[in-house]
Amino acid sequence: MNAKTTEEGRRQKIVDAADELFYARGIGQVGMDAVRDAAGVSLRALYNEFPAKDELIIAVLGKRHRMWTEGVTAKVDAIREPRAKLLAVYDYLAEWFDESDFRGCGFINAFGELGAANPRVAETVRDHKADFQRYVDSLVQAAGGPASLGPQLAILAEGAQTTAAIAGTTDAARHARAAAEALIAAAGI
Amino acid sequence: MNAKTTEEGRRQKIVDAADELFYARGIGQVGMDAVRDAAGVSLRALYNEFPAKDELIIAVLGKRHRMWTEGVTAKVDAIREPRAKLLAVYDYLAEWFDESDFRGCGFINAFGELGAANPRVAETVRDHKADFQRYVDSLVQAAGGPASLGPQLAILAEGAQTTAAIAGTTDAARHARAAAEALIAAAGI
DNA sequence: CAATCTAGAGAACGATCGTTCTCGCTGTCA
DNA sequence: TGACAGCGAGAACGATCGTTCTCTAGATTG
Repeated sequence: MNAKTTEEGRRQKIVDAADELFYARGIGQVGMDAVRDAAGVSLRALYNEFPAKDELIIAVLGKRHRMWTEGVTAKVDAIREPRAKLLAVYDYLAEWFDESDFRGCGFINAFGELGAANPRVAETVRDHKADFQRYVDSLVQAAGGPASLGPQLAILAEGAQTTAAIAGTTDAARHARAAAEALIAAAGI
Repeated sequence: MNAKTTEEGRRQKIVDAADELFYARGIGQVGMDAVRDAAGVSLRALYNEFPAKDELIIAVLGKRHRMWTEGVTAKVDAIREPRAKLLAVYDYLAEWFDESDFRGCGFINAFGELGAANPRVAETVRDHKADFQRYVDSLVQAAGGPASLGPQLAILAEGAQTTAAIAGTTDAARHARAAAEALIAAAGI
């Protein structure tokens, strides 16, 4: 393995460790020392990879965005019928909520904590949510649903995430799915 | 005015100032010095009233809970028809989202920032959301709707709040209201 | 082998912040 | 009047944290 892959591997190890810590404790509660320990690198190497904590935060959100997108699209792509694809989103949520370390949407958490103080975080979160909204809109369109259905389904997904995080139950995905079914049926598709 | 009211007035002045700052910037970004300046009291008086920042945080969340509850119930009570009362919740959200300093649900923000590190905050947020859920459930029951409708309507409200906060638009309340109308109609009430 | 470069370990630095302490003033009561 | 309690202003303290620096040992290269 050459120097390039070593560096790439290290970068990813840092992002993975930071993501786990940020998500579990909140970004402000995690010092760079804790990231260093968890990633098993030196502080020097950490700062070589990410010149400031802000850069690391953005990189972590980027990783979360990719994992979310991959997870949702995989679940949706496994379904054939366009109408049923819409519901697959909530099935993905249900699986996610069931994970023992689930603590809500990392983007919503980051926005609540840093959105007001850190414009880059705010923008990254906005981009992530806008991307998801576009994705849902495209699924609605493919299913022949009205444009008004997209925002409604996305709101259900957002609400399920915060409700599941705070209440600590996995029910929210089931309720959101049932509501989505009703909305889809009401839209006549 | 006697000593009692002076103390009460001061306590409220501190909570009001802290609430505004916490909500606008995030709790961790606001030092006790900033609260002191905004409330116009001495640091000594501040710590006399709240022996630790944690106490102040809980008091601020308590005030937010009361304001939210009063705002929602006022809007709902102004409506006669039980079915329409359910929709009044989203009208309240629409007005709230329109306020220039809207920055999402303070409870969701606090939970994302401190929920993992501060059990009292987590519990207070959970209590607030559970209280709202019970309220919606009671409105659904009064309207003769099925029990399953309550969680769905609450999820729409939660989703509207986070969506409005992050996207920065007031549309979310309208979309949530339209979805609620469809769900209510689908429930046959 | 000698000179040089790199990187790890962690000390150090400077800023911030929660909390407490000191000082001096003001009003009170004997 | 004089002792004293209360309180405001803000300095001070100790901890934390983001970031940088020092020291050292091992690798590299000529």
